[in-house]
Amino acid sequence: MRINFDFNDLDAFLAVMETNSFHHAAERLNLSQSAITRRIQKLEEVLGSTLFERTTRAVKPTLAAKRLQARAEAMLEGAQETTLAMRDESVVFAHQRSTVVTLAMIPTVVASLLPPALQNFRSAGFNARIRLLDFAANEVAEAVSQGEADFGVCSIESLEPNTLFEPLFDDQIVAALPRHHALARSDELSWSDLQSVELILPARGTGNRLLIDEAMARSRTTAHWTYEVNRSTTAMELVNRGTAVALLPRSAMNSTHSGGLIFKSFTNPTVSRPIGLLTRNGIAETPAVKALKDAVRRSSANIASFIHAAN
Amino acid sequence: MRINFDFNDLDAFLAVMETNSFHHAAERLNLSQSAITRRIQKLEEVLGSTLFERTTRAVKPTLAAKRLQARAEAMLEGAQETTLAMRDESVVFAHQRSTVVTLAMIPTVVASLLPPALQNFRSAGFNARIRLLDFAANEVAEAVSQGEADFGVCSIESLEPNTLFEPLFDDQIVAALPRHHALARSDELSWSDLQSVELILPARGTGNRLLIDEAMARSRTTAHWTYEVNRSTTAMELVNRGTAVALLPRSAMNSTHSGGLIFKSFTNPTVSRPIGLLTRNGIAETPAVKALKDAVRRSSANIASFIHAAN
DNA sequence: TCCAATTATTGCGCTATGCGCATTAATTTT
DNA sequence: AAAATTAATGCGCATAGCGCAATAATTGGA
Repeated sequence: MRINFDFNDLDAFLAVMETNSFHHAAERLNLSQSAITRRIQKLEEVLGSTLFERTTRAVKPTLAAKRLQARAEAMLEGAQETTLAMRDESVVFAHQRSTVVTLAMIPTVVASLLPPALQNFRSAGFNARIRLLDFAANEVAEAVSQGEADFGVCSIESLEPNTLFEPLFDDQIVAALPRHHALARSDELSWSDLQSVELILPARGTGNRLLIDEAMARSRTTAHWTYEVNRSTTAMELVNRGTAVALLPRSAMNSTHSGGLIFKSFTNPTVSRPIGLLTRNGIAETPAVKALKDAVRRSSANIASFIHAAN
Repeated sequence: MRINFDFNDLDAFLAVMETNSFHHAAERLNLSQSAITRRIQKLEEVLGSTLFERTTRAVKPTLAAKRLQARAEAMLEGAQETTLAMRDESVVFAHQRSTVVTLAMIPTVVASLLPPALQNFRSAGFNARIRLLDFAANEVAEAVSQGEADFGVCSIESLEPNTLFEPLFDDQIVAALPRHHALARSDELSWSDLQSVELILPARGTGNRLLIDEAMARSRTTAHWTYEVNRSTTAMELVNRGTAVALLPRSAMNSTHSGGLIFKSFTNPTVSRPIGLLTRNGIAETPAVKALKDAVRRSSANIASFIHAAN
């Protein structure tokens, strides 16, 4: 649907509303009166409602005008706020990074990767402060690509042309079950086991969701989700309270959030995604950044072996 | 403030966002490709941000573009809704949400609020599916304001003009300590106790961070943060591993994430923020939305009393 | 009742804006 | 290396929006 009025028209409308005069509105906006007339006429035509009952001597808003007023104000305010917000943010890209390392990381791997990596990092003598951008995978990729983060740990959501992905380990999609759930007794699950189960799925549009939808399509299972959530920690909270069964990456299992949950793998198909280091091409690394990266690599070797042992 | 872009420009922007191609956007809008280029150039100039990094072969949205997207969609939707509403006296913008309720909620209150609320909701006979937008507070506010969520549960990060906040309980900033931490033996903490402690703070720009910075300023304490994180669940993971002391809202205490942590209040000053229901003005509610809101209200009464008991 | 003052509307001509076409330049793909 | 694809730019044309001047309408005051 094409919008045939613009913000200037709304401006004129609100000026007339406030002054009850085309003449005074024109003064206010530094326009001629005839320009005001035309803008109002245009709006009236586009919106299909008379906005002002007017004589040469008096201007009265119609009911339609009164109903439009709040909307017009909201639209103009939205546009102004957008303009200001966009301008502010183009200013904000000045960083001071002398003693801070900014690491973007998907939250499911924080618990297992970060503390040991930090231990490594600190015992190597680095005192840098860590700004941790604990984001969803696509946000991690963005943060790295835009130079907001020094490096990232994530799955490949979208590989930006200026970034480099170094795989560290594979992260499998598993089912998180309440302890006493019927399926908790199975060794492994098939996707069709989920047919009659209340499900908690990752939000649409995420890589994990795509994987799950795909696996279900392949096994001719239809996902009957009852809850969609953005965060796997939220999913685990709901599972912990016995609410439903969640599908999420195994790396979530290493978190203290996962206490009390039972994790089960899937077969036919088993689906997983590589988790790795994401760095930006051509960026000189400070010694602290390099050291933290190395520490994450070493830490992830422990995860990888833990995951393989659990398989 | 004069708005120097119009709805056609936003239209073009969104078409490029969706197609990742000026060429395909042009096809979609029945314009020439050069008209698309010019509209995007105009927007970029007006907003002061590069919206697309582009070569002749590839178009990639910048972070700025991603931030603009929701706003652009909202502005266009607002204009379309206005046009339809003015033309159609029967007004109501038809939300077809009969079987899905979208709830935006800060994650710290998910564990305590949501499962009992869902129990209430289900036992009242509602079978609706729940799309849970477990976002940071400002994102919750945005989701509600933009109509993405039916309602929200959050602190007041920014009160949009079209939203209404109903306080449910106060959420106090507390210290989360590893079990064997020296400060774990104190009954209550003062802010100056943090002077020589490794700190995990919420990210800059969040309401919680502001509260903390303010409290420290008042008590003449300087925050020496070692880690900044976006999510309180991440903070608690780090605390659990003995990494440092985190400052976060008490509502995080009710989560299974908090197992093993010691929570301590602060005096002089005690700082807290109201958590409440956020709804959007003038939106007709489905019975399911209304029921879930009521269920959250009842659930929060339990939180509030639990919190007061813990004081 | 009539006249003067006020103000919305309309016609005209000018300027600004936005467009498509054709071309150029850049970037992939083959 | 050549071909294919696609964003950017120059040019000319059409349309939109404006102010000025004039017209028409409506009050208020005498």
